Amino acid sequence: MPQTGRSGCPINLTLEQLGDRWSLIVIRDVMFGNRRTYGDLLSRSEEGIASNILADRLKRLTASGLLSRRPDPNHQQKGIYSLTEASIQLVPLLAHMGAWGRRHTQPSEELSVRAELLEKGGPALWDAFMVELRHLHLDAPRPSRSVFRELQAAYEKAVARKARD
Amino acid sequence: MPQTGRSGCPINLTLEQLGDRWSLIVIRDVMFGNRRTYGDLLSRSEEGIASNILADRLKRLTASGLLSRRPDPNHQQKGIYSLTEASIQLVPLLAHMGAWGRRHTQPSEELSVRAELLEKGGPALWDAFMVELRHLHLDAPRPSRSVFRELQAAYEKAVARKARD
DNA sequence: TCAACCCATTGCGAAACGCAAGTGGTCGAA
DNA sequence: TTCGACCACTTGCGTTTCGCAATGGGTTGA
Repeated sequence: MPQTGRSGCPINLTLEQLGDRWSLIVIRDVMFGNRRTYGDLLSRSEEGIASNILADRLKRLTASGLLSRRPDPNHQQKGIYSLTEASIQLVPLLAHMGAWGRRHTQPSEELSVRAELLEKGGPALWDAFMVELRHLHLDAPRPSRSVFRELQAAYEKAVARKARD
Repeated sequence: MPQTGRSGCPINLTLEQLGDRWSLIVIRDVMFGNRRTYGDLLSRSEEGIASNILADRLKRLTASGLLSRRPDPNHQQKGIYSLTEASIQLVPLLAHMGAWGRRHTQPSEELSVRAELLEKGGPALWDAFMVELRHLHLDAPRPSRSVFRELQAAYEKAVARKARD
């Protein structure tokens, strides 16, 4: 993430922005978990991100245009983080990462459900999700279909199924 | 890349394997540049990878099943690295990374040509490329179409065009 | 035999990571 | 208005990773 300027290869440049162990985790949580504040991202982090790392990533991601920050009208101190068009366009990338991880690592069942749905839905579902994210983060009109709710429902169902056993 | 074991989320697990600034660069060079030996990867590295980092990544990637190594019959010391089915299945991911980088960073023109072709070709082209990679790396039969050659030709044409100006 | 080649390894300084504690401001109820 | 709880970070410090340059030691081919 430091501007190392190694080469002009687009894959390399993408890695220079996102090639670390936390940036995409933060974006994932904002995107799929709708965590919009520092405290929310910190306390509900599945992976237990450290507070200084989170602060640093929010700063960097905001500086590089992958997140935007506006003040919370109800709380002078809080900031509300939103995805930008650039980070919304990471949806296919994250979907592929989920699909690859599902196939080539040993993920837990509940946390795989979303990835599975995204994989099965393919580009059509990704597009629908991106339209919805533009509503949630960029003031675009609300679409009729809520992919977000579908993903969430599937996840919660999987959690309930697990708890039952 | 250390086995941190943070969570069972497939996106997180993928990041734990590939979430650093060099692993995917190495895989990219083996995949698109057909660099198959340590020396080849080191001396022709666009980004100038350091020898110790390269040695470390080759070791890790081999250990985690993303590369395989067999001895060079013509040289006792050399190893020839090949992609595995797991890393061949990273083609769509790398294609998306290239596409995203092309849109949201400032890549150099010559190095963008391959990414552009991959983006325009879409999943059909990716599949054809993966079939070819299975031939080059996994002893599968040679397909009639060579996506690799198409990409290479487009790149060289772009380099020539740049040199002419 | 010997120089050139090749795959690493080592040493060392710099940067990133990760934990735990602390800071200074804000909020809400008494 | 006061006070405790809360909140968004920051700081300090030890560990790990990164990155460069130099070196080691086996292999090859003339």
